[in-house]
Amino acid sequence: MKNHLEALNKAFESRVRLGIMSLLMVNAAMDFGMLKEQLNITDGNLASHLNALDKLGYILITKQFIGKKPNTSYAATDHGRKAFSDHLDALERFISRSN
Amino acid sequence: MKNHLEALNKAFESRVRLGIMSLLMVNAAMDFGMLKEQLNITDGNLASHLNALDKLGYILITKQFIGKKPNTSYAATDHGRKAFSDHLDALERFISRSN
DNA sequence: TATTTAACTTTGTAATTCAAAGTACTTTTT
DNA sequence: AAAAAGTACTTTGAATTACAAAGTTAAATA
Repeated sequence: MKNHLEALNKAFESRVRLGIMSLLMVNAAMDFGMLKEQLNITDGNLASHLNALDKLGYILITKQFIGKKPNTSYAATDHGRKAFSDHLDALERFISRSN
Repeated sequence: MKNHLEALNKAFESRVRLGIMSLLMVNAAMDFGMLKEQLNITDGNLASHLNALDKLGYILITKQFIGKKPNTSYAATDHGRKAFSDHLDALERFISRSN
């Protein structure tokens, strides 16, 4: 495919992963429950998208206990921030050529 | 899913359909061969994406003969232009909140 | 002891994407 | 006239992706 369309990152073609990453760009960290609430998807679905981002090295997963409750929190890695920001740049370039 | 992420059009989550529509926004019409060359995909694949866009009423298909050769050309409908432009607007809004 | 909560994992299904092969119709070449 | 080639598909089949629902684990609470 010609154009600058190739610069788009396949990982962010999914609405859910786009949503997760944009939340993690703005918030230093978010836990499973917060993400689930914001994205309004099932926990299994959320877990699998988080797993996909983790495999790409885009997020860092931290498991801990807060008080007596288990808590897993997610943060964007530098690598993930770079990838996401590159993707947004590619989208911007794409948009500006398209109108 | 919260945010303005819902405003993204599912039809344009595919790189190929994004490419087709952006070509048809810029060029009043393109034929099968031109699209195939620009997008660099197999003809079956192209045909099926064109079919998807047609089913949504986003493109207009015109079959004719040019000289002795069959020629099918594709153009964006008003409805398609609106949908695509709305999608780009949603992307722009999304981007501006994300950095 | 039974139930609840958090965060998964597993299972199974449906949808999506794609390449490759096949088809229909016509034209060009042999 | 028969064979080959070109255009634009359609069909087939395989691989990938996405998702919901149910099951799992471990600790906490009733």
